Amino acid sequence: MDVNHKKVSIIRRSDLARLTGCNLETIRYYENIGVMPEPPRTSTNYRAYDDSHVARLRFVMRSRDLGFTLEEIRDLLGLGDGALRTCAEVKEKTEAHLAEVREKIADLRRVETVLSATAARCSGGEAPDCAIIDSLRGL
Amino acid sequence: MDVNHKKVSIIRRSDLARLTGCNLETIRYYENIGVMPEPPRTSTNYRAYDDSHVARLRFVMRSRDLGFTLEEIRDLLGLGDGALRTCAEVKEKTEAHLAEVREKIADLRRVETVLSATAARCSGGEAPDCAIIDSLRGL
DNA sequence: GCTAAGGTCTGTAGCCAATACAGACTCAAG
DNA sequence: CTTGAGTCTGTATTGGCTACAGACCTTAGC
Repeated sequence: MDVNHKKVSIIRRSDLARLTGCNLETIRYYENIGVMPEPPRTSTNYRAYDDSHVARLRFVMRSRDLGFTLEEIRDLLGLGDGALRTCAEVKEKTEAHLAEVREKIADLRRVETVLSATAARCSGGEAPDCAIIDSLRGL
Repeated sequence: MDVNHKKVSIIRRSDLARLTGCNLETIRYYENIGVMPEPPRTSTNYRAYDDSHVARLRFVMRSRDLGFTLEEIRDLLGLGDGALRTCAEVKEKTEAHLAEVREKIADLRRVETVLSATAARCSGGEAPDCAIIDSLRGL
């Protein structure tokens, strides 16, 4: 068996980007801030990733999609000062985040209401006078 | 009539902050980027605002609350390259922004669904094993 | 073997929308 | 006349990236 047969299929940075949909430069950024681990290097200093990096980056991206900050993601991963060690801690964090998301939705719904009411009041004419501008002015 | 009687009640930066609820430093920032005009100065170089600045800053803050970017606010104010000159242009901009807000709400609702389903699946026990972490991993 | 085009490496700068801070100046009360 | 508060300026920091320059490395074709 060729011990080195895996070496021919090393995952390079561009591969990792392609496999995860993550931007190339963002990967390096995540390594710098400790959200992704520093991968081993080839003899010529190229990053050499493996499947674990693919999984980890997918975890990070999924969490980002759900609106977790990178700080929170570090905690979810059990890294850093605020590392979440038990399931209960993770659940608490998730529920707190869920509450924030719900607040943001409520905020945006208020915004939606104001914006649509404002737009409806507008004549849409060619004149510079505008009901929208007036309502932003608080008139 | 005392021509100068208004000079004794000049609006200073801290007053403007108090009157609008805007952060003190943010006012200077808005002046730097051209969203607020440079006010006249006293003989000792203090900014001297008047009612027009209060109204303008309220306009800016209200627009920010509604999620417009500072770039867009410059346009709403009729400043800069993309100045909106007619009511129709303002209406178009507002409706485009409204569409973005609605998309953001839809995104967050999806996030809410995933998060609450995920949290519900979690035992909340003291063990490090966690259904939330597993689902973020994509298992 | 050589060359040209592409990939990768590093550090650094820029983006938005603020916020914070240091060090110099000024103002108002006692 | 001192003391504390307010103001002035420029600059640094935040978060989450993205972009770029200039040096290296790799690969395909000749």
